[in-house]
Amino acid sequence: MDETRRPDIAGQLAEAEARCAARGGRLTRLRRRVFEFLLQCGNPVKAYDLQDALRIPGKRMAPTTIYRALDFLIGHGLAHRIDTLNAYVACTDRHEGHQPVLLVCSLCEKSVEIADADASGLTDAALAGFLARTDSIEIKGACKQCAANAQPGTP
Amino acid sequence: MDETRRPDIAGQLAEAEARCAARGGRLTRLRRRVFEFLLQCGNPVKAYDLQDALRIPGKRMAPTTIYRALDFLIGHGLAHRIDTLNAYVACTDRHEGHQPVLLVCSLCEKSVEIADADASGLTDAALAGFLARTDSIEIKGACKQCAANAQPGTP
DNA sequence: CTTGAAATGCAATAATATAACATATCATTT
DNA sequence: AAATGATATGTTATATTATTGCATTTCAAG
Repeated sequence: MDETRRPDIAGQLAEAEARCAARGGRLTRLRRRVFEFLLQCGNPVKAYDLQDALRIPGKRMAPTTIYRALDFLIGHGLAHRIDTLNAYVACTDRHEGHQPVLLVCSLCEKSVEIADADASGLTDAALAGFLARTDSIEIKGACKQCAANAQPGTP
Repeated sequence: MDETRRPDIAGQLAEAEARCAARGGRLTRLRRRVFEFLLQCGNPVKAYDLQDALRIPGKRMAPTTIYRALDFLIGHGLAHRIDTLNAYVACTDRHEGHQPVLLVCSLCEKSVEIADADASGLTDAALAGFLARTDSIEIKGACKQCAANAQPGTP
């Protein structure tokens, strides 16, 4: 897989910090930990997996806690909820004025975010009167690898 | 709202019957009742609402029953699952070779299916190597009415 | 009419998410 | 530094959505 992508977690964190400050939001310790985990993971993560991962070993952590942190991150454009997977992923783009588009592989349950430039045309045509603005568009399918693996003759 | 659309439930049922027969599937009484309800309703319906609606008053009906019927309908191209809403809707198109596209209003929780012609271009660009084939694409947003109602000056 | 496959009934439970209320944290003003 | 008020978090309970496993029924084919 592609560890070459997402090279700069520290940078992303700093940018997030700045972004929150600018918008009057507080990137608290918990929220920061959730965001950092999503960044490190790179792939969509389930809420209850986040809970397991971030809980201090002995203590319990209520689902609410995680969901609230996720709501904050999503609200500030730092993460997406992927309805197709009931999962959450760090946002890798600042979608200035465009609706985010996610390619979601139903086989390996990974996702890729399309850059704005590539997605133009997607939100324009066919939408007559429908205001596609908030949230993301999810395109379900099979990613390159999974499509290849599923093919009869391709290793 | 638009009662003018979806005029021919009997016709759709007959077509579904034929379609299932041709594919070696059995459109049983239960499945037919579920499909018919989805058709009559026209809008996305929750699984547990289907359960309530289709249950014989005194008796109980297990969720499994509904989910299995829905799986069948989806498998035979007669319905879609809308991940955004955790809901199910009758399919109004026969997507010959194209991936269905649904506009989902997050405000009123209704959906509209885009005809294939209108959706072309949607699945082509930007997908390099990603095989968008099964399932539907969901574009979340606000429908005309809701967008208008949300606007300050528009009644 | 038997038989085997498919469908349904039924009970339990898993996975995902929210509500309501108490407590803690933190920036700001005194 | 203490008081205050807003924001965030903890805690408990519960709602919503979905699946699993096994028993029974239905139904078309032989």
